[in-house]
Amino acid sequence: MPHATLTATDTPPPGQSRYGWLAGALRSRILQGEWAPGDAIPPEAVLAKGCGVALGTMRQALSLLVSEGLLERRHGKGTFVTSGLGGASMMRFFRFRTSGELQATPRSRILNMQVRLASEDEADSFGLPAGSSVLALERLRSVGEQPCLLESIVLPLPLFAALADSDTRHWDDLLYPMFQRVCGVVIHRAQDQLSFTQLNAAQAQQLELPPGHPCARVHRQAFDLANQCVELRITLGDAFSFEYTAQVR
Amino acid sequence: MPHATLTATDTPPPGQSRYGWLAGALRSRILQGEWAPGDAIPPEAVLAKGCGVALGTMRQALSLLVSEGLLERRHGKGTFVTSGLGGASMMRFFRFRTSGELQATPRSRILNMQVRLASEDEADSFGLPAGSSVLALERLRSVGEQPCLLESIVLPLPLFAALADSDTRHWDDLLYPMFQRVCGVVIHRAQDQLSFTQLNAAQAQQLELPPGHPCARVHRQAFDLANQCVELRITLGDAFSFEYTAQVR
DNA sequence: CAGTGGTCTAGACCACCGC
DNA sequence: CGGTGGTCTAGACCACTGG
Repeated sequence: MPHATLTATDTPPPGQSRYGWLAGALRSRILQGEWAPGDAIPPEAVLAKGCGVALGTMRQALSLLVSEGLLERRHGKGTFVTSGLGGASMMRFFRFRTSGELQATPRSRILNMQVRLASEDEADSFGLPAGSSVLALERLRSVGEQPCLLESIVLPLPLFAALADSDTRHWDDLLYPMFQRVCGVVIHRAQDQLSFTQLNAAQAQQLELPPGHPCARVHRQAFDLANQCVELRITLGDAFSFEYTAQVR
Repeated sequence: MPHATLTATDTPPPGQSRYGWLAGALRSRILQGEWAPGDAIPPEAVLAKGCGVALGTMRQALSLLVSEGLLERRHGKGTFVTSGLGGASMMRFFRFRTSGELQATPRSRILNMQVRLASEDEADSFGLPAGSSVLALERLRSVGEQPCLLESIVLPLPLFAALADSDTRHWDDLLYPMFQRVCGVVIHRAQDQLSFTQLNAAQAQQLELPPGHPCARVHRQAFDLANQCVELRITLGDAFSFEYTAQVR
C-alpha cells in the first residue's frame, strides 16, 4: 500500500548515471501532466524512498530539472513545477521614452486574424504535416497613444483553436498568460534572433514612422515545456529605441 | 609537515555555509595568483583533507567557483583555473558575407594610439582616481580587403603600460590573448550593450560606407578574473550585417 | 510545532586519463 | 596501472515556512 507511483525499482540505468535516468523519468511525469504548472511535487524524501534511491541521488536528479528550468525549489515550502514565462519580455529589447516615466506594459490591439495554410518553414518549426493550418495574427502595441511595436504572430492550429473562435477585442495585453489560461499552453523558453531592417510602406503607416525608417526586427521562436515550438513571431520597432544588454560568458 | 597551506582549521563559518566560505577562501587564493590561469589546483581529496572538511563539502565549494567561471573541471585530469575568453567574440554579433565562405577572424589594423586623461566615466569604470591616464586606440577590422568593424578601445594605464611602448604594426588580430601574454591581464567576462545609430563622416570613410549609413553599436565593458573592469570598447558595424541570437530563460 | 529543502559527513565504488 | 573527478549511500543536523 505505500509508494503510490514508483519508477525505478526494476530499471537499472542503461549507459546513463542513475540521477540522469531519474531526471528523465520525472521529466516525463511532469510533461505528461501528473503535476500541473505551479503545483508542488512530492517531497524529496518521499520521491527518494519511492524510487528506492538515496536522498542525495534524488536531489541531484531534481537539481538537473531545476537547471533546465522545469522545476523551482522554495526552501521550507517544496519543489514546484515551473509556471512559464511572464509575458512582456519583448520590452527587454526596447527603451521607449513616452514622457519621462519608466517602462509600462504596452497596450495591445489585434489588427487582423486569419486561418491559413502553413508555409513549409512554419509546418517544419511546429512539427506539423505539410498542408496544415495555422492561425496568423497582426498586432500593434502602443504606449499611451504612441504605437511602438508591430507584431506578426503565427500559431499552430489544432492547439490554438480556442483562440480562433474568440473575440480579439477582449484579448489580454499579455499573450503568454492567456495562452496558458485559454489553451493550456505553457511558454517555457524562447529564442530571439535580432537584426536591423527598414520599414515598408504598410508597416511604416502602422507605426506612424516614415517608409524606409530603420527598424529593429526580433524573430522569436517560443517553446513549451516539452521543448516543442508553439509560436513564431516577428516584432518590428524603431531602431533608435532598440537597446539590449548581453552577457558574454 | 603535511598540508602546506591550510585555510579552515581555525575559522568556523560566520553566517555563511561552510562551502560558501571555502569557496571564498579559494577564490582569494586564485585571484592572488597562487595558481596561474591554465594551471591545475590540488586534487579535491587533498584540498578537503587540508581544510579539514568532507570531500562532498569541498566539491560543493569547487562547483560554486566552476559556475562562476573561475574553475573548470576535466574528468580524470584535474581542476583548472580558467584561462580567459578566447577572442573573436565580437563576430558573434555580425554576419559578414565576404564571398560565400564562412566567418573568419578579421584582420586588424591599429589606426591610432594615444595616451590621454581619463574621462570621469572612464576613471569611474576602471576604479582609477580622477586625473589618471588611459591608453586610447582606434582599430579597424577587415575581412579580406573589406573593412567591416571600427573600434574605439580604452585601457587603464598603469596596467597596460607595456602596450603603450610597443609597435602597433606587430599586434595580433586577437587582443585578449595578447593582453594576457604581454600584460598578464586575463579577460574573464564581458557585458555588451547593443544599440543602433548612424555613421558620422569620419566613421563612414573608414568603413567605406556613406555618411549617415545605419550601423549597429556595441558598447563593451570587459572584466578580469577579479571582476574589475579593464577595457571599454565601442564597436561599429553595418546595421544590415548585424545578427544576434538571444536565449530567453 | 511538524514538514520542507539545505548542509555536511565518511565512507565506497565507478569512469576517465595518461604513462 | 595510479591518480583524477563523478556517482552513490545512509545517515545526521540546520534553516526556513506555515499553521
